[in-house]
Amino acid sequence: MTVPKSASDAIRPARPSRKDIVDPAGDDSMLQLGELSGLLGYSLKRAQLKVFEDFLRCVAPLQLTPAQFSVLLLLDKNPGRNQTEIANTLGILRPNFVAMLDALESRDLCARMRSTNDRRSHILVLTDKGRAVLARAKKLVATKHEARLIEVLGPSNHAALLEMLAKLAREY
Amino acid sequence: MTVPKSASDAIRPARPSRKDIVDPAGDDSMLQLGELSGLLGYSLKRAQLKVFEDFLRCVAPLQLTPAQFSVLLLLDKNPGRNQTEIANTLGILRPNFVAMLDALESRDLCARMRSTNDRRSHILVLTDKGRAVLARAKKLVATKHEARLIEVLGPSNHAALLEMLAKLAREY
DNA sequence: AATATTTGATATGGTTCATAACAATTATCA
DNA sequence: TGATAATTGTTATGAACCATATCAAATATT
Repeated sequence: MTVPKSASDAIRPARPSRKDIVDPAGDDSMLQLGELSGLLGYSLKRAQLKVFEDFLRCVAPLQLTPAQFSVLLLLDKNPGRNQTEIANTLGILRPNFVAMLDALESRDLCARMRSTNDRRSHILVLTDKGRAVLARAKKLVATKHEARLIEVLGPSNHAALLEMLAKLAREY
Repeated sequence: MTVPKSASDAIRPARPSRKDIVDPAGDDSMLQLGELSGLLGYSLKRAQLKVFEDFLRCVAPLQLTPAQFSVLLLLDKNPGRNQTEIANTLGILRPNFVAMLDALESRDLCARMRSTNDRRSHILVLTDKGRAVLARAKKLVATKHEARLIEVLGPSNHAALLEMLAKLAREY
């Protein structure tokens, strides 16, 4: 299940430094994962970290985190909504959403507008700059990030994976 | 870590309060996810949170987090290893692993023993109690947690999902 | 009108994650 | 051999994330 011993071991010049008789990657020294590799939660977490890492790399020129990108996407798709609505659908608690919005607003990517109907709530809107950054981010994500994932998994597997994850997130 | 909402909600009688004409889940008011649902990272994170949530529920009698469970599993499968080795294979930074071990050791689930070869390192061992707790945890995870996942996804899908996640975690 | 609820916000504490630094020990190598 | 470098566990520390209680203003409910 681990990395198969490549044939490069055969040609490797004898340089026994430590106990590195076998050490394929920069990992540690070949521990047995055991039942850990069959634990869905474990694999999910590891995969998620890798995917987020790649996302950050791909979208680094725009300085957007996955969470920020998801906010911009949602604002674009759902105009006229307030903070509570956006935060809720993203699973972000309202108190924690305040600082997130402050950051986006300070970069002039979105703005809070007092609603005329309900003067408690803030209607969230993308600024022109916000729309421009989102467009560029979408392109980066599609061509660099998702493209890579699809290439690694294969298109049909990628779709199946999405379907299963959605089902997991849906049914408890 | 608080008490999860009990299943008493299940018997909740129809109490239409607001504009809940249509609202499948306890969500918000039907926002459009848009391209968000096609973002693998987003779905991964949401699914991972749900799965961990369920793990905590299932193994609650033993008061074990997913991370703690993974440490016990690894200690059982790999005797004679030190802190650095265990931490590395789990992707935990050594400084952060110290407190984790303190917690497990204070509960008498594992112990640090000074190595005779290298008096810097601590050889980690499961205690008898640790082995007993691990055995019970394994049973709970298998019969409650994973069983549920397999039931939701179907056995072959579950296997395919694991395979894809492992591949993702492997190839950058 | 009196009371309750909602909205955005602040304060706060917990948990996770990452980095620098340190003492003790061991490895390297000039 | 002895000087220097590297490793191990540890502490300290700060950033980022997550959760709860509470508040004033505004609105809804009765």
